[in-house]
This record gives sequence, C-alpha cells and structure tokens, in this order.
Amino acid sequence: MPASTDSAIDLLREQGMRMTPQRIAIVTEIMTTPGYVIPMHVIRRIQARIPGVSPSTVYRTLERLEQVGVLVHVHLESGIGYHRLNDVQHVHLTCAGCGAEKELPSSALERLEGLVEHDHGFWPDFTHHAISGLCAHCRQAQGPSPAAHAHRS
Amino acid sequence: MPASTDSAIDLLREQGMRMTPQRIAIVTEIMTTPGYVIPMHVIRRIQARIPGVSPSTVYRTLERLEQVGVLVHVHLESGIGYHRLNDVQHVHLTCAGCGAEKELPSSALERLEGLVEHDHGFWPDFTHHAISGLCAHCRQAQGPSPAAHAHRS
DNA sequence: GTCGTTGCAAAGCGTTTGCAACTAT
DNA sequence: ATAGTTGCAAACGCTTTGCAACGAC
Repeated sequence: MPASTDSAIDLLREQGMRMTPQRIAIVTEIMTTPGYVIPMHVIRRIQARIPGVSPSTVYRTLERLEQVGVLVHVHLESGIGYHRLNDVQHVHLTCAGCGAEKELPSSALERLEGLVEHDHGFWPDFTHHAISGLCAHCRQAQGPSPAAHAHRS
Repeated sequence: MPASTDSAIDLLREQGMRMTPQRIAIVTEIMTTPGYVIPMHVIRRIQARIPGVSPSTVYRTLERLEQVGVLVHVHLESGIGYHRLNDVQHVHLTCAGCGAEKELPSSALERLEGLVEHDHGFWPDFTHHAISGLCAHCRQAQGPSPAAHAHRS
C-alpha cells in the first residue's frame, strides 16, 4: 500500500473518522485510482475485495470524504465522479462524436476564466461539469462547421 | 395558441409525425415555455391539462422531437433539459454559491472556442453542459480566491 | 462503554420497456 | 386499413433511508 494512502488514512483518523476495514479499502481504492472514480465502480471493486460491503457504505463514505475535504465531485457525461481535492484540477472534455475523453489541466483554461469574469461578472469553474465537443478527428469527419452536433449523450 | 406553435405542429405533421392531442399539448407547452423544459415539468403541466397522459408518452415525444431536430438536450445542474434547436444557443451558468442561473448567448464564448481548438485540438461546445462557478456577489462573499468552492450540487 | 459506522432490506426517484388497445392518417 | 402512438404496469438502475447490530476508539 502506497505511503500516500497510509498518510491519508492517518489524516482521516485525525479528523475524527473511524477507520473501519471498509473505509480503509475505499480510501485505498480512491488513492490508487488515477483520475476520478464513479460510485458504481468503487462499489464493484470494493465488493470484489471485501464481499458483503454494502453500496450504502460506499455512498456514505464518498459523501463523508467530500465533507471532510478529501474529495470533490464533478458532473461527467456518465453521472457523478469523485476525485481527490489535492489533484491538479482538470477540465473534462468529452467528444460528442466518438466518446473519447480528454483531460486538460485547468491551468489551460485559466485565461478563459479571467475573460469570462471580466466580460460577464461570473467566475466560471470549467472543471465542475464536463465539457462536450468534438475532438480533432471527429470534427474533421463532420466538416469544419461546428453547427451540426450529433450528441451521443 | 401562438402562430409559431401552429406552424411547428404543421411542420411536424409534414415530417410524418402523427399529431395526437397529447403531442399537440406537449409541443404547445414547449413552444410557449421560455428557455428550457425539464421532462418532469412537462409531465406535470401536461397532466394538469389532459389528465391521464402517461410519463412515457412525454419521454418518448421529447426523444422523438430531438430526433426530428426540433429540440436539443442539455445537461443542467438538475438533470437533462430540452430547448428548441431554433433558439439562440445559450451557455448555462449556475452559481455554486446561491444557485442563481444565468444564460449567456453562446456568441459570448465563441472566441474561447477558437482558442481551445487552436491550443488543444478540441472544439468545445460550452452549451451542452451547464457551467458552474460563482456569480459576482457570491465571489465577493467568498473572497477573491477562486479556490474554495463549496458546490451546492 | 460510547457513539460512529455498518449491512440489510425497503423505499425512492426518474426513466425505460413490452404489449395490447387505440387512432391519426 | 395501416402503421404510428398511447396508457398501463412492470422493471429498471442508481441512490437514499431507517434501523438494529456491530466495532473503532
């Protein structure tokens, strides 16, 4: 088990959370999964590891971890996902043509945030919801006009 | 009933759709609602007008209207919404602090689309998913740092 | 020993489906 | 008459809840 997982567990214990085997398994799962996790994924993986773990435990733990400030949720194409708050924030791009997902470090859009704020008095957080669009390949296939989107979702 | 509703109904009939009373009611509802509609809303409104209309009829009709090209769906904070394809496309901004919704004509972000495409080879469609963030008021309240978001969703 | 946490089982919710009856054309 | 539509009822998938038993501290 990676040291980062251990220290995360210790941190949580210090925050007053009781570290049951189920929670340890869930936290381990999260710390060792790159990118984001989806509740359903976690449920399946944890149940493979510790048979009998109930879905409600996973949901309650994810919620708890978000309250404590370890996780944040994001709205993805497929529903809600969680990723570590410490992680570099990403913008999630989903191609409406082929479904490909691409992650951009949010720094790539920082300038845009400033622009929108300046022009419209609203500070956008491009990381909280996925952004749909067309990847280079699908854009070419559908022609250069960005008009005719055939969203798959 | 507004003329635009009538002509929409005629158009749909020409496209081969059978215009039952239920469908007429649903289309009327959509044509006379500004902004977007949410399936659940439509179901309630239609059932008030024509008791006994089944939810599945509404879902199937919305889906059908999207296939025919009259509606497009968008992913909002609260789930899926539909709006007329003919409408000017909007970007939906949702304030994570107070829940306020703001709509921007998508032309406001056109330049940004070009920027992202140029830098990352992905043509983003900022209208398909809502964009979270902080309105001017909530941003001030939470301090100038865009870091500490307390998402309500 | 305390009180947070768990599993279970049930309910919840919006949505989807199969099918026989219906009806717009 | 025909084929598209409808309502019903059931199933769906994911999520939430109430509660008694359990176990981390």
